[in-house]
Amino acid sequence: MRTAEENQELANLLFPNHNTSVEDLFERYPKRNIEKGEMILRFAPSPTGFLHIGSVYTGMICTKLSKQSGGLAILRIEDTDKKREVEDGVTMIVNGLKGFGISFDEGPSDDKNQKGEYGPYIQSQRLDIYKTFAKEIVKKGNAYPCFISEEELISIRKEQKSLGVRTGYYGKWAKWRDASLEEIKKELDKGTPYVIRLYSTGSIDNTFEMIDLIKGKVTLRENDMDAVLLKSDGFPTYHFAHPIDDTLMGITLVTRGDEWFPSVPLHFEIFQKLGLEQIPYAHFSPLMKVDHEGKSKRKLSKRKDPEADVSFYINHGYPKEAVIEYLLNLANSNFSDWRIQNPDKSHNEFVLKIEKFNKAGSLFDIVKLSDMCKDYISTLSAQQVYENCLEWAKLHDSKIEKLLLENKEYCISIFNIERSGAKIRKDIVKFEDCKEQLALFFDELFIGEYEDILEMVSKEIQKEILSEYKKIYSTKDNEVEWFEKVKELSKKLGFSTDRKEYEANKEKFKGTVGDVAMVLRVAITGRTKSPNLYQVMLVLGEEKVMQRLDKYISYISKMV
RNA sequence: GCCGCUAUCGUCUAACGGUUAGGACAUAGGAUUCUCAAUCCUACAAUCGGGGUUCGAUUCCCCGUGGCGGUACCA
Repeated sequence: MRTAEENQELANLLFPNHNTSVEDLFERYPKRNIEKGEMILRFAPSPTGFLHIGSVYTGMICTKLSKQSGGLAILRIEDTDKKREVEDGVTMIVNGLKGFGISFDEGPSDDKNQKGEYGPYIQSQRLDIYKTFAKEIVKKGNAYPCFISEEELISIRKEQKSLGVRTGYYGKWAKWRDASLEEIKKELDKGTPYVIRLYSTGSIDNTFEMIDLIKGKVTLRENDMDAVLLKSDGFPTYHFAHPIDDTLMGITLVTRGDEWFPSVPLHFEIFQKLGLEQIPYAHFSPLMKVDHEGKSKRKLSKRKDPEADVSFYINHGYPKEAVIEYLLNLANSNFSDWRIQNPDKSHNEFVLKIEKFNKAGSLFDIVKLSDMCKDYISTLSAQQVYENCLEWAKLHDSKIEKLLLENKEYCISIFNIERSGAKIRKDIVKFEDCKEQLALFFDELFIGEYEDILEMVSKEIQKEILSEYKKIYSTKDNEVEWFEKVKELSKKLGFSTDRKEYEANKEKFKGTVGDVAMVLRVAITGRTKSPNLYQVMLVLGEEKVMQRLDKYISYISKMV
């Protein structure tokens, strides 16, 4: 056991020439002036060069919750693991989130710039702050240097396993816990690398209660692990940085993933040993997905699932509002009811309730997301579809971009097909899909291959239909008039215009008016599936329609 | 292994201790004066198992089981 004086000496030995005090820090980062109910929340990702959809989820929750309370959202970068560091990681996070409309009041705006009075907001730039607290905690005898090697740690773990006791560095296994000042000095002189560990005084036989805003009241065992606070490179571990940063930044509620929940007892002890006031917690469950191989639930993984990476959504042009709405629905399932009741409001008006979060992990369902995307895009005007599509094409398809820019009005009229009136088309999930639609209308994208319908209508009859149709085709017809003409033509050529009549006497007819329309459709669009044919022709214009009819007639004539 | 959290249709979920356990997505069928999409209708489909407490349990308690997480000088 070291005396108070020895600990004082130890602190000076470990952190010589470090004179900033904890009081200095509190002066530099004064308590924020906030109204009751205002939440100061923080989102704290690591710059791994990969933005997980789960990060968008947590980031969205953090910013939304704080904004609706009138508080602030802070972005903090947790880059204390040098092994995982990636260049431009910060810019990537900021831009990725911005792509979904998520922005912060304080924090880095890219790798170089930051805003806010409580910074720096990048942990690797806060080393001095951690050092101040480390010196203080050593001085108080609540932490100590530990010189144990990796090999020793491994052999301790082995022994613990063979004995059937808990693994870890705690109690009597913590060999440097009560080392004398002399022993410590000896290692220091040798230059042995060391870490600073918590001097835990908890016992797993004792329990305490805490209220998690999502999980409710929970009873936990005290921590008794002498966890690493400062690594041998001087960087803090998450466990040490979290109480310090969140306190100094004036965070009112720590929102974080479920994976941190088992560390709560440790964090409680660190808060206490640091003399800091405990900040409340809200742990929410992670996004999961069904494993393809097994039937088990598992965390959405960045290696196996392309949809885990936000660039998946960006590359395919998923509408960001719909992705946010889907995530919102995962967080608070009453969102969909709200959406039905408030079809015209922005999702920003929806109030997220922390007590409505689900306790268990939910599966990420891309099918449901797609459905929400379709619904969302169906509410946009043709002009808006055009703009979104252009935004997507600018980054991902220069050919389409050029087309859109050079034929703006034409493209808008294409997107306007079946976009008004009672029957609104819902077939676009993501802006990438617009490419498909445009393909029908530009000869340079037109595949020039026709889907085969010979089984439906023979070659000769097709030719007859088309040549007769060319005689009656007029751009002056409205939709009803046009269809009347198609029906007349059908009757004339021996097709039925009444489905029931046809079903009853199939042998009396060559087919139905639907078959006739199908011939026209294939001739004009090349496909058996298309949007409303009348509107397609209207957009295409007389010249192109005639051209395509002729082209198909000659194509089918050449067929053997 | 140990520790913790968790459990309602395939999925996301709703249900003051009293409901024919509701909705949405998906799936299947049907309707719809051109296909596809949409829309409408219908169908299919769930309280993990076992004990308690209670007049009554999806709901509260215990045990088991499954899932998830933690067990790092990663976050």
